[in-house]
Amino acid sequence: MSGQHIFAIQLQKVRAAIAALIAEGILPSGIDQSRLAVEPSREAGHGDLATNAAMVLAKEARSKPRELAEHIVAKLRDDELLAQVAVAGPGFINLTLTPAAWIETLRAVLHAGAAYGASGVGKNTAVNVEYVSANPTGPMHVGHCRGAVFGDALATLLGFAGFRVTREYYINDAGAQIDLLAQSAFLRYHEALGEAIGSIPEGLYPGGYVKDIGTALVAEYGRELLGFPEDRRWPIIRQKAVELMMSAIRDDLAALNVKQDVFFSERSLVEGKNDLVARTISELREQGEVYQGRLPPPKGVASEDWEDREQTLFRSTDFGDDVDRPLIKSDGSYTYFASDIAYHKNKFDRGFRSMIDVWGADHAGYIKRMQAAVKAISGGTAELDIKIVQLVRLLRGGEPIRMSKRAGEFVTLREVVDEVGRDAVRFMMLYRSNDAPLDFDLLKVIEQSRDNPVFYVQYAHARGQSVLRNAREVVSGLPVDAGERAAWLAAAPLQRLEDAGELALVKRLAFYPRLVELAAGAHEPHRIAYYLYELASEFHSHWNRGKDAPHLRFIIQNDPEMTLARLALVQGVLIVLASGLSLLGVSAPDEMR
RNA sequence: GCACCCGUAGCUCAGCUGGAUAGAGCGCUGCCCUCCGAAGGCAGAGGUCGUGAGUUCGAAUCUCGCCGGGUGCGCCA
Repeated sequence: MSGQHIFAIQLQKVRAAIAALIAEGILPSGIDQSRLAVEPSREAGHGDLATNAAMVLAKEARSKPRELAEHIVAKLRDDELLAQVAVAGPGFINLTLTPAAWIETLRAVLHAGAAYGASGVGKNTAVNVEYVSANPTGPMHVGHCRGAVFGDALATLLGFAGFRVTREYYINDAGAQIDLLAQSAFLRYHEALGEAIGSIPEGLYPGGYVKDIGTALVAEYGRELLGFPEDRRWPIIRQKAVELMMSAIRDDLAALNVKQDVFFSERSLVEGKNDLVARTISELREQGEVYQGRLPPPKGVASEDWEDREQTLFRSTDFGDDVDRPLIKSDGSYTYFASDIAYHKNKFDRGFRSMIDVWGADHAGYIKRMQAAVKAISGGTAELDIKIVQLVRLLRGGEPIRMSKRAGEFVTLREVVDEVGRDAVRFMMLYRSNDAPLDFDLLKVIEQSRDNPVFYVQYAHARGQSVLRNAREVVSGLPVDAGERAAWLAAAPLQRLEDAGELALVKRLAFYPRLVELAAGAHEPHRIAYYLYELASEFHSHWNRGKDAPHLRFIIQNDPEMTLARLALVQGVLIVLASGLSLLGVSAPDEMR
């Protein structure tokens, strides 16, 4: 467990110093320490770490920040891991660690191996992450990529940070779109039986993949379905269609290395004796959150078919939404929102108090009502965070790729993965905040150069592995297995690492556990991607210094001890690169071909 | 009309939940291959963080108002 990383250790010392000052009466007891932080210094001249302690506490302590800082510093001075402690600026306390402290950090990285950076902040809290949830009416298209990769990486990240994660997919198998799919499939069933069907009518699904459902139905039922009464025929077709579509979607997800634990059927909410949607609505009605009423027509949109009518509404305005939301359609069936409330109620009943939904940009308008609903069904005890992934613009060599949804011409997820590989897709989808729109250029992401971050980071890993391979000629007994090798190298004379560039790399490795906690806490996996790019950059840079300054190379022919120490550093970098890449679901290659 | 997202270098974007002199890539200028992978590296130029106020020791970051761009707006999913 790694709560014991360098920042946490120093923070504890600062807290201890504050406790001592409270005991001495210099600080009032019960002073608010919630904003206290130990952070890496942003400037090289400001030491390694800095704490804002004096500035945060000064007001309540009624003293000047710099004076208070001196008091704290006095308590920290005799720490053997601290080379220097200084007050600076408006009252920062800058901490400079001894080289020995950093050496120990590297040793800890090597001992921890693949577990380095794993955290317990999640305290094994159950979190439900719902993502993809693409309609089972066709294969996944490129627009689904981003949410899928984002949700998958976020789930992995949360798991690494000590949460108990359930990855979930909500199958929209109950709406009108499934009826349309079934009708489309029935048409193709006729076709598969040899009948001429002409062109596909407007509104039905024209895609060629529907043919497969038709032929599958023929294979299973022959001509039998034609004679079935409708109430028997349609459920069969619907079920078969959803089954085949979901199977295709699972294959697509596998191609992208996206994993899910639970596939939850919308239909299952209302099937059988228990209509969970009805039950949820009546519970909300008992709470006074559901009523019969009228909504004002939306302004600014020309809606000619607006018809004022009384309907069943959820009082989402009680929980911060802009207007109340309908739960039952004019034909008596549930709205999608009603099903969704019941679905989240189901998650709540399964014990989840922390839920994350990953949605596409076009659903942003639904955030407030869904969060309102979760507050209502949980009595305010559950939290729902909704992450919106913005649109991806698909390019080829700078030219936008045109897609027409109406004509059914869309680029499928599979086509993209087949063309550029899953690593490129995954990394690029994560190399951007989810809030920012993204240009994805099919030619650029397979370029082997620095402006392709995927390649750049993977190359750093391959380069490190290459160094270890080459080192076998100088160092005898270097284990091939990564885990064994790390443990073996932990015993190297690490104190030989004295160069500033080497220590800078160690410092960056030391930040990784904290990064994991920050990124997990903020639900922002893209921070991992950026960090990896920076680490790779620093590694490439240091590697290159060995050109002009041969004594800085990792492998020193006549100095096996120095070589060992530096190999340990390379191994540490590799551990973190591989760990970060695995959080993103991207491979860490041993060589690039 | 309302809500949400965005506005940071010429371009594409980071900015570690309020910290010290705002960063990276591309592009531009000039360098570095007898040498662990040049598939790379070094240096330079380039900024009123859209704008105006407010909050405080301190704001790109928080609040409010404007300006500009995007998305959505009863019963579609």
